[in-house]
Amino acid sequence: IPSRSAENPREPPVTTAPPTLRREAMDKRFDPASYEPRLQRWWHERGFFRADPASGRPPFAIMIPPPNVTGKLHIGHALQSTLQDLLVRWKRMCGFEALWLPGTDHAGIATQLMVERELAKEGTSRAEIGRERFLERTWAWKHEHHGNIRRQLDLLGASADFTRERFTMDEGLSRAVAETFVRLYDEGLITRGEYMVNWSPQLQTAVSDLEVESKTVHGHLYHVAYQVEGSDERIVVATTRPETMLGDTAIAKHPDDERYRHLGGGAAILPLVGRRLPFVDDAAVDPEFGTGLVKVTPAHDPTDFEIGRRHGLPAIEVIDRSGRMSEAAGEGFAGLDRFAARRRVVERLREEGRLARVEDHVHNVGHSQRGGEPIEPLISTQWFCDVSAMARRALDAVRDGRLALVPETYVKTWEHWLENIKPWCISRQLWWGHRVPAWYDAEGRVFVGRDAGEAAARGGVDPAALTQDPDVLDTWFSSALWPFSTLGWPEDTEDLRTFYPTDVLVTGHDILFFWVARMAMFGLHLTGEVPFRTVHLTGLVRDAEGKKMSKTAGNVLDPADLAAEYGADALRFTLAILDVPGRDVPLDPERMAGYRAFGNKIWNATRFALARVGEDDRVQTELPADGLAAPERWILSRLSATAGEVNARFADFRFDEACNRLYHFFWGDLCDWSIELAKPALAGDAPRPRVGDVLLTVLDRSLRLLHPVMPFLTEELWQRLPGREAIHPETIALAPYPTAEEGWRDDEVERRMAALIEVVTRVRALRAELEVPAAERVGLALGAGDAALADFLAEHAPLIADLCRAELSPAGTERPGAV
RNA sequence: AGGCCCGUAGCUCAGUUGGUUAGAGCGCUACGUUGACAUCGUAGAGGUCAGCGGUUCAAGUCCGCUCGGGCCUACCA
Repeated sequence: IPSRSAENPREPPVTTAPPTLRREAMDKRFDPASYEPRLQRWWHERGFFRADPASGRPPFAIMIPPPNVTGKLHIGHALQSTLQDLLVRWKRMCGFEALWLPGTDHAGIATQLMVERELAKEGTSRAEIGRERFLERTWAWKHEHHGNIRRQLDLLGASADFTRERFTMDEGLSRAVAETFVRLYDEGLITRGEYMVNWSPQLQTAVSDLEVESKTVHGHLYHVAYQVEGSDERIVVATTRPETMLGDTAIAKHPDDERYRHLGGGAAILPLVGRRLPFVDDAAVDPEFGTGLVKVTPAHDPTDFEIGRRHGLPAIEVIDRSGRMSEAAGEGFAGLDRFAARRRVVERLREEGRLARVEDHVHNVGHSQRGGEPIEPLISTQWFCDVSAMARRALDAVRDGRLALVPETYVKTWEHWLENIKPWCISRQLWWGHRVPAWYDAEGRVFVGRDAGEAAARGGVDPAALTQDPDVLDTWFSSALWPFSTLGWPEDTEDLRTFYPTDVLVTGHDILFFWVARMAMFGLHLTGEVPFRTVHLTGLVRDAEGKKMSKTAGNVLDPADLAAEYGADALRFTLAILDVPGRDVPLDPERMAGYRAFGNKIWNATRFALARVGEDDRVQTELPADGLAAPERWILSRLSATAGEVNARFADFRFDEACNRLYHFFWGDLCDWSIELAKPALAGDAPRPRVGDVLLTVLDRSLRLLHPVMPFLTEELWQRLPGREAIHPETIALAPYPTAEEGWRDDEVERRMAALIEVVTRVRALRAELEVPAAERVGLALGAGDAALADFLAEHAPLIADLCRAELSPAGTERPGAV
């Protein structure tokens, strides 16, 4: 290394030995892109994140909420992945055998729609190419996109065990699905039956209640006059869906409604059709609404379906699976779209003088979450899962504390939903997914089994004579098994024994019912244990103004772009510090720029330390505070307190508070004060014992404390610390996580140093107030009412003077209590 | 209709069991290139804690009501 003075004679001569080449090699520029990909590759090549069930260390497991295999990670995934990785890295450093299991979901409807869109571009369709070729196309699509999720997790620095990566439709998980279906069928919890379901005419499939979104619609309330049979009396019935009247089979009233008591036993005549509609009494009718009389369409309304069942009414299907009027709707209506039919019916009613009046009416209408169109309630034969008993177990698990929801405000929501749960429609008229493991013979008899052979054997029939159910299972059916199917269930594997039940689930509150509740129910039922002990529910990531991100609003932030611009660590830090329980996350790139600056600060502080510490200074595994000067004892005390606080906050899932604490410790305590206080000592102007060792030791522990949040930067810097091999020979990722050190805690030093800091701050404020030029040295006399404190300040007077650009007044001029 | 959450500095938000002078980041103002960092440093301005009432020695914090905003659940035709 050429000496600076030789190169440039005007530079002051180098007085200390030159730093090692490794220290000198540190680039002045802080550039995350220069090391992030290299470290991620190295970590995984070295297998640091491969979990070993035989290690003997206590296990800690997190299962990733599997993203859509053909999708890409959005900012919400980045938030959840950051928190999961943070927890897993923290626990790993705390000595746990930490497993973060990654994987992807086949996402039935979503993926099928994507492939159908592709086909449409090519001018063909699912129906045209047939089931077999369609599935080939979808698998090809899956393989094409399969690496995307892994690549994006890599960008974030995910310390997931990719040797255990799973896919919901891979062989093992598919076996788990069949196993579950057969078990629940044998227990009578899965049944096939004809019920009213939510039908999506656009997707041509049944969907579950959760896949129906209720939207406010400005519609009309049509009042239709009916003729009472054998009388001159006209009664008026109100409806929002006049087209369904073509399938009416009764008129219902409340049993106690005195106004209509005389109608009991009689009937009305259905306009346009002429059908005889008996009057029925049913408590489901609200006498207060409309006229207190309800037209009953058992085939196209859930309430009417129930009324129909109670009174043995026929169900006439007037709307078909594509949302058009069927033959049963009659001449002039058959073949019309359901909304066109509505207009036609209203027209005809008006012509016939049957339309008493029309009011504007605002009401909620169920829409298909995926298709977007209004749901058509239809009677259909589907597979249902009775989850009522499982729901009670899931309720108990939360009530008795085996399963904790964080934040706990979700407990009420959880209870409300589970207490009112209804059978889950699990079959879907789709092709992409786990095919229902049920087979039928020529007579339509059902045989259920793990495969065709077993189904046939169980029924004692010839497998060749059986046809498999064409439907697939709801995507969430396989997702519900995720925490244990990924570990090998139903096999009794070492992974399952070691890592199940898992510890934490981190996911968005939007899939509390879709996924979390179902995992809890299936997990408890099938394994007898909660699938995870704690659920940390995150909010929705919004833009800087708190608005929802959407493609149409153009405010979508892509985590890959953000990682490229600010570095993955800054992205992670921002997401973690903004994760306040129970609140949405307003993500402001300006703020991320601030945390990139924090990375820069850490980079430069380390660069400074490496350049200034003595050649023999080293990171210490143990460093007794005895014999150290106050500034050194102070920073060690602050470090110890920070370590204690950060561990406690991580344990409480208060990532925001932990990050805040780390930020202020590093920037405030360490950089603004400790390093500034160390400068004269490091320069040799006023030597203090072990200043370099302390600085390196504090940096080591600070980097370790920060590692779960900022893994890349901390690894890159930690590798350069002299003596860090004593902490861990290879990587900071496996180095122990620092905890509070009782021996470093020193309240007295903290109190005195707080006074010293206040003195400096006040002098600086005074200078600013009196507009003393920055370069001008002011006179300073120090003193304090407290004799011990006065001694302390006197002892550190040169340091204080240095920090306020002051010159000490001649000795003997101090006045107690004055500065 | 029921449930949940929110309303604190210009903006986005912290504020644990009620307890000195209510904090952070960004933004703003003034000064500054002092031996790592201008992705920086020093100092500073800025708040009737939505409103009203109550409990208390003490309320941003607990209770009630009002206003405003958001979310979830729900078969009112």
